[in-house]
Amino acid sequence: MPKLTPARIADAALTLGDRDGAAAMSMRRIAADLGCDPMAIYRHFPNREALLDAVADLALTDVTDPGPGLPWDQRLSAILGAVRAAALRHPGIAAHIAARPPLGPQGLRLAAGLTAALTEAGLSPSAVVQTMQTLIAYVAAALAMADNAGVRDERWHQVSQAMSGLPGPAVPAGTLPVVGSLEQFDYGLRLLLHGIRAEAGRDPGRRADE
Amino acid sequence: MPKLTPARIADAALTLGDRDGAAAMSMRRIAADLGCDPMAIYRHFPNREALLDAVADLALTDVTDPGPGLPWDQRLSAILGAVRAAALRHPGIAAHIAARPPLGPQGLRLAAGLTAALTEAGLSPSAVVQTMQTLIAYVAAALAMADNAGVRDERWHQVSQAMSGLPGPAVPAGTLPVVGSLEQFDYGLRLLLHGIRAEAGRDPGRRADE
DNA sequence: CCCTCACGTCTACGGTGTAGACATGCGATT
DNA sequence: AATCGCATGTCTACACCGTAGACGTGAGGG
Repeated sequence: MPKLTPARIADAALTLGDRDGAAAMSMRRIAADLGCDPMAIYRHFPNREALLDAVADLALTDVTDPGPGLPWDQRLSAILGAVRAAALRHPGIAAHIAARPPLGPQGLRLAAGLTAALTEAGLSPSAVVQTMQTLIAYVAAALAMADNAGVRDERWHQVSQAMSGLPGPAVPAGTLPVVGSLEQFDYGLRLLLHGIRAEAGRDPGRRADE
Repeated sequence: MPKLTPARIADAALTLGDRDGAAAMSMRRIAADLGCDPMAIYRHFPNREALLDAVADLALTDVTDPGPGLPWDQRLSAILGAVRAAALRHPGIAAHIAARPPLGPQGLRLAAGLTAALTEAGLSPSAVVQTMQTLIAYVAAALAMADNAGVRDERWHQVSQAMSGLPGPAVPAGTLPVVGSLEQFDYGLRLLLHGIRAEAGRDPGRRADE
């Protein structure tokens, strides 16, 4: 039995979450999977919340930032799309991953990439911060909806149906976009990119550089 | 002691959540506040989740839809802003409110208003659905960040600071936008509105005025 | 050699959601 | 009017949860 270590614990928790859902990531079950006492985990994490932070960061490991070679908007889409994909590779805990501030090493790495892209877009520093929070919020929310799509998809369709019943022009049945789908995600992202371009255009910091 | 009723239960739960936070909305404590047995609640709601749905809908009661008198974008901003305000009137459970599909009567009412506004904007029916999901996701995420602002604000500032340390152009300290602030919310909403206008422009349903 | 200290274990406390059996009262039917 | 059925509330019990605090135990440094 190899030594107990934060990395090994987070790994076990992530695996367990993948297999049995977010609720299964309890200290007791993680410990059982590790073959150790539940309280042993507290020697490596101050509390459960900290462990879950580590799990979220772990899930972002294989998200690659294409780097400054691409135009800013493509880089931005690439990062956010990859985050979404990485999160969805762990269905059942995707929302949990995206909901936390990206404070781990992986999160900070990606946040830095986003910052660079937005700066290149011509946003002022404070606009960069605001925009990034908006983008992260969007991804988090999109994943939250995708997460429990299985459970809640029909509930959303209920909403769509209820609404399309009310005003008049009915949505052609069957063409409803799936709730957590990639189209849905890309569509919202496109809206935001439009907004960012418009916002960047009103500032002196045009894209004259490089 | 008046009869136990779904409305009374949801009301008690909301009050309790306001006072002691989302975690306090446990069946036992709600029952204690109501002066009844915890299991009595299950005569009116199939499970805790259903009760929380009702609580979320209850919190949306006093959100008013300005109606079709206004231009679509103003109406849209009004509704979403009012939802945000209503949710923030219950700090500590704002995220919980926004995270659920708007399936209750209040939620459906507001969703219908959004549908009408987006339709008036000139979006195709399926684009309306996609856009609405995006908007709801955005509001939910913004509220999730505002919700635990007290607890997590400095953590987000950590992120901002860490990032502004990395690339070069530092954000002037102190001018960081507060995480869950109204400016932050309006900024993201403006981005989305830009995107919606652009999306509507590519369709035949053009707008008349500006 | 002993002492310290990091690490793992154990027990226990107070909380959680909810299944299932039981009591009670009211409204409708016979 | 007597009866039945059903809705409502109560009680007990189960299987969990996070984690505080005391306890062992082994390795490394003085």
